[in-house]
Amino acid sequence: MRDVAELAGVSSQTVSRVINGHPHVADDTRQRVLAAVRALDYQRNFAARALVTRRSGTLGVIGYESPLYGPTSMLCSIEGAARSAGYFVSVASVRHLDRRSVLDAVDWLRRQSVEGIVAIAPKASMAEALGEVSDRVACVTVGGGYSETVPSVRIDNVAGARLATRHLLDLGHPTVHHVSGPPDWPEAADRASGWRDALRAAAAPVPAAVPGYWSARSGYEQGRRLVRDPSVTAVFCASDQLALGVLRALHEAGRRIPGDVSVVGFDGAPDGGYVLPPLTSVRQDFTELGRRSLELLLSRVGGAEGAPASRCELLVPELVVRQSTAPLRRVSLRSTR
Amino acid sequence: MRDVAELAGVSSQTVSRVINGHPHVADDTRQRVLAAVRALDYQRNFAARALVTRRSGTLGVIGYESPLYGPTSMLCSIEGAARSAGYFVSVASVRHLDRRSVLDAVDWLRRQSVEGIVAIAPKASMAEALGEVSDRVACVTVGGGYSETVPSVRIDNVAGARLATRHLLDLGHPTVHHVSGPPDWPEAADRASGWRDALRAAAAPVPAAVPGYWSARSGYEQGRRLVRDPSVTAVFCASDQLALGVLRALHEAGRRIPGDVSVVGFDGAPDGGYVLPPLTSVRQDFTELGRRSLELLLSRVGGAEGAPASRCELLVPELVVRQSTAPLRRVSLRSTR
DNA sequence: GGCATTGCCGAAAACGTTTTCGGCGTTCAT
DNA sequence: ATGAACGCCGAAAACGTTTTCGGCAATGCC
Repeated sequence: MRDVAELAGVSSQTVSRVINGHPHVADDTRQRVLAAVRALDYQRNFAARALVTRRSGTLGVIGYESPLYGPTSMLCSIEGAARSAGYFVSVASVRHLDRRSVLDAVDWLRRQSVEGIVAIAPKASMAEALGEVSDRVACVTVGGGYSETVPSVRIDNVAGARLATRHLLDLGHPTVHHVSGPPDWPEAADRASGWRDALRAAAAPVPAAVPGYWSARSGYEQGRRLVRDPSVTAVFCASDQLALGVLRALHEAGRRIPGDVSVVGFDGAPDGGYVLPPLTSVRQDFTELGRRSLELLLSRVGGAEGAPASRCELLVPELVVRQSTAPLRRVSLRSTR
Repeated sequence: MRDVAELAGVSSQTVSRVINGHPHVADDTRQRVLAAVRALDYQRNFAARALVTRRSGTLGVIGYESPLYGPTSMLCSIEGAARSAGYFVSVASVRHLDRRSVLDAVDWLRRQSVEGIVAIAPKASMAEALGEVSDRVACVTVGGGYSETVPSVRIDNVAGARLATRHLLDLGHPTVHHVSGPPDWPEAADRASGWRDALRAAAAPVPAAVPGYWSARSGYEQGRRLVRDPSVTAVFCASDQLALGVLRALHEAGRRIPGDVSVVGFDGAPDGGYVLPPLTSVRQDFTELGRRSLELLLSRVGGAEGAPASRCELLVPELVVRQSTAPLRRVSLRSTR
């Protein structure tokens, strides 16, 4: 900076002023400084600036090590939103989804003096861990676990599950089976309860939910249990991946989709449109989720202390109907086969 | 830090010494300092440290906005490796895959004074852009585009494509068709040339490659063109996604897989095992790629100036055979249907 | 017992910005 | 003509570390 000042024939504070766009600097000196900056390819020192302004201009994102569609999309949109707000983003991914890992990640990010953290933290225990440190650093969670103590933005999973279940009931299915996600994931629990709600509201029988993990493999395993019951004609899966596995199990058992049984997934990943058959699914707008979470975080870190202690945003998901669901074939037809 | 020093009854430089694990500090004073640190929840100031050491301890990674399996896995493993080497990682994702965007991202990261950059930069133009700035900041590219001027680590796409093609030829198929990726992606070009090589080596006819983009949608479109030709019995797709689309097109045209036509993909995403039918694919170890790229970057930023100006690591991919490929059915059999 | 060596620690000078303060000229109202 | 107000700019003090230097005791060696 001193070099720039020297070259432009001004003092270093004047350079600082033009860099930061302060007013009260004559136009020709500004031009001279700018020219010198370009000539020397000057970049202001990040550390020195952070030191004196006491702001790092950096936000942290906690993700987890699994190349899933949702988290990844959110990470990207968070980063995009952060950059256009002038913030850097630093990531810390956790390998295990537990309290300890979250605390470690928070600690790691704090060492870098991030000004706030958005956590893609799917399990309840993770959100709670975040609550423990939320007095030391601003946090929000996005698209997964949530707790009273930390603001979150996510989709309305209950509503989404209702949408899916209602869709199947409307197609004439007497009831809907559910391959759920792991129960300690709030998303999974909410989806299961939305499904249950919808069945009860329609006075349909409520079969036991088949507990799965999220993966296609697990869907396949649970699907093989489902096919033993010839009465199932409609299955709502807690994720697209699960649905993929279920689809395969059904197929191997000779069930036609959607002829014999209808399947709907959850997430609305774009590839869902190209599996066989294209999957009806509840789509969540991950990009919007990311954007919103960053907005929420900034509103808290922005110094607006008057902001409410804890806020929570719910986005409504949308059902995209594709070929994996169809009206129930009449029983008489099926038995003539 | 002064508070800690005061509480422990020592000077601040002694605190600095124990924090940084320097020798020559008495054991009981070390304990006192450590206790004080804990009592005050002291965290050393990142900016001040960076300022004086002239090292940010931060690495940048350039990714792109697409929730693909490969890039995401690499990002995770890069972060993990960086963290265990004591580096923070800051991300900048580019929306468009061109020179300009890369330069912008580099500039953005440089503003944060990253010590090095690993770029997940699939197109050739991006790698070249990186070459332009590689005198100002250490760069490596990983898993995609590459250029002479910047070190890279990637899999041997040519070998992978040969593997896939050979596999199909060995199954008795007279030739193998290819749905390629976009030609300005070096990965796609390499896979196409590996495929061509293998065909020539086997003296098999070389059909025209069908140019696609990477997506399932594009695979579907190209698949619909392929099905017009009844003579195709084996298709090598440049990605799993493409294969998904091709699978669907074949299925809709009434072709049985692998009975009538065998299909192999590229990438080896875990879900490939659960589509219908489970996809034979060339698997690349993205985790290893990420790890290696970070290692390479560190060897260059580590100050070992004696390191060669440009290095390039090639990992060998591996074929995982699943149910989407089978020996060619004899023509006589097929015509009796 | 003197002298060099070594272990432990504190004083002070960086590191490269931003910010506060004040000085100098010019303009404007009185 | 005079004082206030204002626009422009430089001097200097932070910001919180690390690092270099040096001081003081204790120890080892002759």
